[in-house]
Amino acid sequence: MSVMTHHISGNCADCPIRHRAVCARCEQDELEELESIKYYRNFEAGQTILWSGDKMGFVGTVISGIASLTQTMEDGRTQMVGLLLPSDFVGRPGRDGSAYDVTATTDVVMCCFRKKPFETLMAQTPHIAHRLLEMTLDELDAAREWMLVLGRKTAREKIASLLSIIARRDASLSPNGPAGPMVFDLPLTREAMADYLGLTLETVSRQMSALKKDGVILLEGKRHVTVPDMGRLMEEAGDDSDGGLMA
Amino acid sequence: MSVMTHHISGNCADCPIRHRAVCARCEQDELEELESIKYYRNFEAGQTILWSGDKMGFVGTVISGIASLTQTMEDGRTQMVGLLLPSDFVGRPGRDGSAYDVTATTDVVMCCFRKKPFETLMAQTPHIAHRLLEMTLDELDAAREWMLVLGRKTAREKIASLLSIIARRDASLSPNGPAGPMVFDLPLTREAMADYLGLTLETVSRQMSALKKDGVILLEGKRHVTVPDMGRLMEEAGDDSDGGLMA
DNA sequence: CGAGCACTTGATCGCTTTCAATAGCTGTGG
DNA sequence: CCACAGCTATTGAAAGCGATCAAGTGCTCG
Repeated sequence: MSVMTHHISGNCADCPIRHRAVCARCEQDELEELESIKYYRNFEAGQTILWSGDKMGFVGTVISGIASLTQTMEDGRTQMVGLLLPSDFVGRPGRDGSAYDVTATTDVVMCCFRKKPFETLMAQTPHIAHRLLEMTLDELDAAREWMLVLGRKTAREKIASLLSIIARRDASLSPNGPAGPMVFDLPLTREAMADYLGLTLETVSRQMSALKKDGVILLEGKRHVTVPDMGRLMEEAGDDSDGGLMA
Repeated sequence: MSVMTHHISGNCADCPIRHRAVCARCEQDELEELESIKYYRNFEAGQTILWSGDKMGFVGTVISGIASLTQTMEDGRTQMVGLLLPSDFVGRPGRDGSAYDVTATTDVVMCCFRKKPFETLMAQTPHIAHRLLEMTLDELDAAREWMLVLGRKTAREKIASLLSIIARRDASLSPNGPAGPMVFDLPLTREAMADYLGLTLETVSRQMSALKKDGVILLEGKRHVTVPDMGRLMEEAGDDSDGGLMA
């Protein structure tokens, strides 16, 4: 039953997320340099990858699975501040410690580099530094979009926003058009959803039920979601898609 | 009454925020290159610097004053997603459009570069690219810290968090120790505070009054704030400072 | 003096939280 | 095979916090 090395070859050329990761822009020789210092690590669902405040010995890329960044207050309130999907980068070159807890939400495989050698390599390799800047800017955009969700949206809109983000991401992996119903499995528990959305798990559950009752989503079991009409979901999210058709 | 060029010389060597800006790491020759393509622009309080979705023709650094990044939903709800202070950078090299409205909260002076030449220069100048990555990582940290504020803090804690951020920033400019009472002027209206905190302006006003009544802050007029005990304010913010003394 | 603006304060409403009970599922052991 | 623990999720009822609606204050500027 143990999760083996997840049949990941050591070969960057075979890497399923190579073109989206921090190494996306690397030339063959740069890739070989990276390859020589990389190693894989597996984390089980629920396991902590990195504690807030710990000094990080490594940086790396999520190959498969989902990890989350969370902040916790002394009294136990927690807020998820990032969702790490395959190809996302973990760690901050130039920083000593992580500012957040990094936790494996599902089983996770990471492609790691010890921090020092990576930093050295990055200093010599503009392709890596440039790609990392690009990815960091994307993360910043995502964080700011999420600030709007947290600060101004209702519980129902928050749930719809989260579902639409997950749906869109799944769509970007399987190259179907956005047309037709979307189907996916929620990678998050109700509690994790609540931590992401700044809600309680009860409110999440209630709003999921409400969206189901109103036909915005179909639920099979607790986790399997079908979205019959993506436009409708985006309306519910307050994003007012619109992006496509004009009367 | 018109705001003149704000007696800013064209000389980078005299620039008050040079060591914190995107050009902080530049050598003399790099600085001269930058100097040859830069120009200053003034914006009046309330003026829009950049509209969301517009293609940006320039990037730049805030020299003086305060600008804000805001997102707006179709029904008018708005959320401030960033506060730009002197030395902060505006614009995303490699991106065509701004994702947010950028507005001058006070009168603002910016040091601008046309986007294309700046991108070219950046590609040749690792010092700039590296510093920009560093600054972007800082912004990402700030955005994520703000997600905790927006998602999990009470109205009172939100106000205290904002005040403590502004107070800390002012402290970092004037090189006093953190000891003793802090005094500063709020650069934001109650409405802007509300937009930042995901509250209504009435709630902001009420909580300001409450903090005043409880002696956490002193108010002189609407904007002039004295914090007699910074530790107390941080407790109110839920940050539980602590960072310094151990029993 | 009155208009306009930023802010304050009061009263009420409603959404989300809180507290609590229940349901469904999975794995374990008698 | 059933009982039960442990976990996730759902649902209900009540409470609380911030939003909304509505005056009213104080200040600046014409």
